[in-house]
Amino acid sequence: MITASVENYLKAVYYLQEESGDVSTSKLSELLKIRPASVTGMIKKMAGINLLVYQPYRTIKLTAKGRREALKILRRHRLIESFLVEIMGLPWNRVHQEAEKWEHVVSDDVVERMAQLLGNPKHDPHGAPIPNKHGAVTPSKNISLAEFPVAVDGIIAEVDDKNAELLRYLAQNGIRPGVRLRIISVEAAGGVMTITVAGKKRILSEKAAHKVYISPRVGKQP
Amino acid sequence: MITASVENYLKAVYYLQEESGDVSTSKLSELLKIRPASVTGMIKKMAGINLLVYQPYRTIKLTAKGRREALKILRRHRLIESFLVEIMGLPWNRVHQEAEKWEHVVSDDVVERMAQLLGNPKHDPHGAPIPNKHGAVTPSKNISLAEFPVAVDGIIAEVDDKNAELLRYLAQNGIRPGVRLRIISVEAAGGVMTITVAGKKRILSEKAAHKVYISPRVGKQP
DNA sequence: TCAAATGTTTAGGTAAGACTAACATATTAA
DNA sequence: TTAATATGTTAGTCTTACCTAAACATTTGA
Ligand SMILES: [Mn+2]
Ligand SMILES: [Mn+2]
Ligand SMILES: [Mn+2]
Ligand SMILES: [Mn+2]
Repeated sequence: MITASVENYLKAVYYLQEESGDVSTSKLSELLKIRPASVTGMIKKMAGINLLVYQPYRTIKLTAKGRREALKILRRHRLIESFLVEIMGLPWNRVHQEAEKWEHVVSDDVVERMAQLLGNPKHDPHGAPIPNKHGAVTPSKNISLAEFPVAVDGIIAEVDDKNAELLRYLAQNGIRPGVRLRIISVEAAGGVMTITVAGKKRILSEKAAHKVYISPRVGKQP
Repeated sequence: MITASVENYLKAVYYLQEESGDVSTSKLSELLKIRPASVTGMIKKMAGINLLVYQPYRTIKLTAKGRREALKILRRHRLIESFLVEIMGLPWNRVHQEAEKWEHVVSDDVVERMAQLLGNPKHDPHGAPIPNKHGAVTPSKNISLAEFPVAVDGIIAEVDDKNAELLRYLAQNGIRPGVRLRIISVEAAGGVMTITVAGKKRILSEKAAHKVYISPRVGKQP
């Protein structure tokens, strides 16, 4: 059976697969904060119900079914976040935790009703792409702000949604998807950078910069 | 801890307490479709966390805390149903099952946000009263249509929401809270009654009549 | 080639809740 | 006032769905 726990593993496997290509027990263990031995157990269970293929000591890979299920949950999660922000008016730093719970209980057709009410959005409130009904996504090839060149205009594409505190801070400073941004200077020693966002100067930590992603299309308009 | 299961027991205890005054193991067992021995076990657990008081072989009664929690879940459930109908446009025969799942995961403040969006409704889509934020409810003293006198006008106050099939049927025949109704005749032998709803003649089974409730204020306006 | 890193197996634990069968108490009807 | 019936509890198990530490196995890469 696909329990809430299995759904969370699916999301994690999918995430790592996108991120780095190969998915390992230790990476899953670290991401999910679950001991490697437990991860192996769950992986075997999931292989048993055809969600992934796996050979001991070797790779972990989602099957077609597993990928479909993973994208389904991702779709739910992101649509729910969008719904909570757009329809219910919740702040964007509150919705990730709430969606983390809702995604395991909302019925398929209610999720689709949300999509309809929202006009089938392509991105969630943090800029992450929402897979379509058939499980197709355009994986975002964004560049982390921490790796972005200095003195080049960029458009914020996405921000990490896991840390509510950081999100609150980013919102306060106008750092959100769609906004133009430029790095003025990087003080590597101090671990901070100076940027301009919508014309205003801001200081951002190295750590925060890792959670902000810039669209790959180099925005060179004035 | 108040698990989903405990929440469901709380609702059941509250329901029986309202219904008939005394709550027993066997009644809970029947209502929840759980064996008496299991019910006793859960009751003891719930007594242990102060949700109810209980003496072996004697009565089961909610404590103040238990009543508060029960009303809180009832509020959630009914607000969620209202939300699903009013804001999301789901049919009223679909929302009970969905709310049964949501009620265990939606955060307090998101529920209150729903209430706000709905304008703090007093009744859910099936006519059941919604407890207020502080746990106050006006228990409805409605009369089952099965016990309602013949040839007297009545206003439908509430319909049972558990049976999706029946709800669909009732909706199709215009039988919903707020509508005026009158029993024309009762064919007790056949187990059916003839009624008029919004001017139209309808046949209703005895069984269905038990699930429809009429407002106690005798409506005698033309 | 062999130590370190990584992954798996084994054996066991927990939490939450359900069940049957045997027993205990209460209720009711003689 | 009994005794049969109904109702409720206890004891002992079971299930599901995880998770864990420790010991063992395999891979990897210096
Ligand atoms: Mn999220
Ligand atoms: Mn989740
Ligand atoms: Mn309901
Ligand atoms: Mn429920």
